Formats: sequence, C-alpha cells, structure tokens
Amino acid sequence: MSIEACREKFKSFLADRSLRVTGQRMAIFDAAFSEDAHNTAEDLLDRARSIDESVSRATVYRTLPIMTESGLLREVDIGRNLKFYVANHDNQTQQAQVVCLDCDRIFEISAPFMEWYRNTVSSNLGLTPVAHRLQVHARCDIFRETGRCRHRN
Amino acid sequence: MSIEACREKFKSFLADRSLRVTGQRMAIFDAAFSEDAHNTAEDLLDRARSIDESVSRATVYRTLPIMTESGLLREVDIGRNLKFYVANHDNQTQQAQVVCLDCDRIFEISAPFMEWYRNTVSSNLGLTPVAHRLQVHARCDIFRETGRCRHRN
DNA sequence: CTGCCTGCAAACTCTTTGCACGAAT
DNA sequence: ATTCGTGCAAAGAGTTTGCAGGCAG
Repeated sequence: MSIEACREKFKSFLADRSLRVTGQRMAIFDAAFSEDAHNTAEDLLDRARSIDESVSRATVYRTLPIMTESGLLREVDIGRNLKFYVANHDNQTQQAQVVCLDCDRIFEISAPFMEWYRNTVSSNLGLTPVAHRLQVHARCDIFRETGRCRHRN
Repeated sequence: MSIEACREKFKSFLADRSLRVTGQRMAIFDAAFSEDAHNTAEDLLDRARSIDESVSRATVYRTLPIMTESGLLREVDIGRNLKFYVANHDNQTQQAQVVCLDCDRIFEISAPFMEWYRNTVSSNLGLTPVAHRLQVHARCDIFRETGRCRHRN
C-alpha cells in the first residue's frame, strides 16, 4: 500500500476513535514511514523532530501504541529491553524475525504457518489468539571470524 | 531429572568453568527449583533469602545468567520488560508459550517443529541458530465476561 | 468553547555496576 | 594467600505519568 494511502488510513483510524489528527501525530507517522527499517522510539523521535521540531519524547511514546493498534506499525521486541517499530504497509501479521547476534541485524521473514499454529494451540486452551511472536536467534560464523559477512560490510 | 541431580549438575557446571560454589548461588538454585512456576528475579530473591538471608539482589541478577547458560534455567521473555525464569529439569529447548492477556497466565507447550524451522530459516541466511522464541498471545473471553475461567479461579 | 493533546521534567521499573570487604579454593 | 564473589547503594536505560497550558473539533 502506498505511503499516501497509509497516511489516509491513519487519519481515518484516528477519526473513527475520536482521536485528534494533530501535527505531532502526523509527524510521527511520517517519520515511521520515511524508512523501511527497524526503528527505536528514539530513532522516530529524532526523525519526527526533523519534520516538526515541537514533537516530544512523551508524545512519541504515547503515539506508538496507537499506530500499533491501527495495524500501520508493527512492534518488534527481540528481548533487549528496547522495542523496534516497522512501518507495516500491507497489514502483515505473519512475520517472523531472524536476529543475528554477531552482525546485529534483524531479518524479517514470512511465516505463514503461524496462522494455523496459533489457532490450533489457542483453541486447545479455549483461548482466542490475538498476536504471536516467532524469532530465531542465530550467529554468523563468517562475521565473527572475518569481521564481515554478506549481511554487514 | 530429579532436583538432586540438577543440583549436582549445577555444581559441576560451576566447577568446569572455575566458578565458585557459594552458599548464595546454591540458595538461588534451590529457590528456582523449589517451585515449577514462572518466577521473576524478585520472586527468586525473596525465596532465596528465605533460605539464606544474606543473598542480595545483585547476586541474583549475576547468578541468573549463569544458570541460564548451564541450561538448568530457562529465561522466558514475553515482552513486558520483565523476565521470567523456569526450572528446566529436562534440558528442554523446544518450548513455546501461550500468554493469556486476560487471566495473565503463561502456558508452556512443546513445539517440536521449531527444531526443523530454525535450522531451515537460518541456513537460508547462512547463519547458525542458537535459540528461538515462539509465543502466542491470546484472550480468554470467558474470563473477561465472568471474571473467572478454567485457568484461573 | 470544551476537552483532548501536548511538552516538560520528574518518577518508575527493572537491571547493571563500582567499590571495598569477605569467603572459596 | 589469592582471587573471585558478594552486598550495598548509586547509576543506568527505556518508558510512563502529573500537571499546566495549547490547539483540534
């Protein structure tokens, strides 16, 4: 989906919930969609400020959950006391991550079987699945030995 | 594996690494194995202190990574800025969690296909898998409506 | 005009760290 | 006797919150 379409979708989402379409919220949206990467809250604060200088850290932290709920942002938590946020152009939910512990990269991969798995597992327990997380943490031997690999430098 | 066997295994692990077998470390071990539950560091501190009053928070935080590396403890991070620790009697690594967002429980389930999955995915990227995480977050409609479900109360 | 939204700074939670003392080998 | 382990308290990182003023609807 185009950024413009996502932008409109975000505005609609806010309107539907009787939330206000403020300059700060749109600056944070633009920051998140200006780069397809794994951004920290701080990354987004910096980038949002370069669009609208008045954006504060508090507003970023207050806005990220809203964008996450709208489905336009995916929250990626790889267990490092630090969350990453990824623009979610196509409302994808069947993603998994491979986290390289050596070159420190996060690779997004699709994991279509999660749809089936989470339904199976949850219904066995009488629960309704709402989200899942699937991650593989790995090492890059080449990077560790040579200081570079095909993923980073 | 029996607690006693695990206890000996922990002592061997420490010895092999030239780490000392201290009263505090063993108290923390005993705290972790005294209850098969998802314990926070604070839970384990309380319990360890009831065994050996001198145990400090710092030592708990310094010991948990050692126990985790030994394979006798599993670290469970469900994305809440708070880690849980589970005694790992049988060196299990193919576990997944179902986290109920309503009754706030964590269910451990086995996910044997992860062995295959993590190998497949990592080798596609030229990486060596070292760990994985698989979680399904779910809601319990019955609990939300009635305040109780078959899992809690 | 009304009440949600905001920036600021302080508070919070969990975890880590520097230091001097104490205990395991 | 050495050296590693420990408790204490302070620092640290990321995130949340109370408040008074500002702006969207």
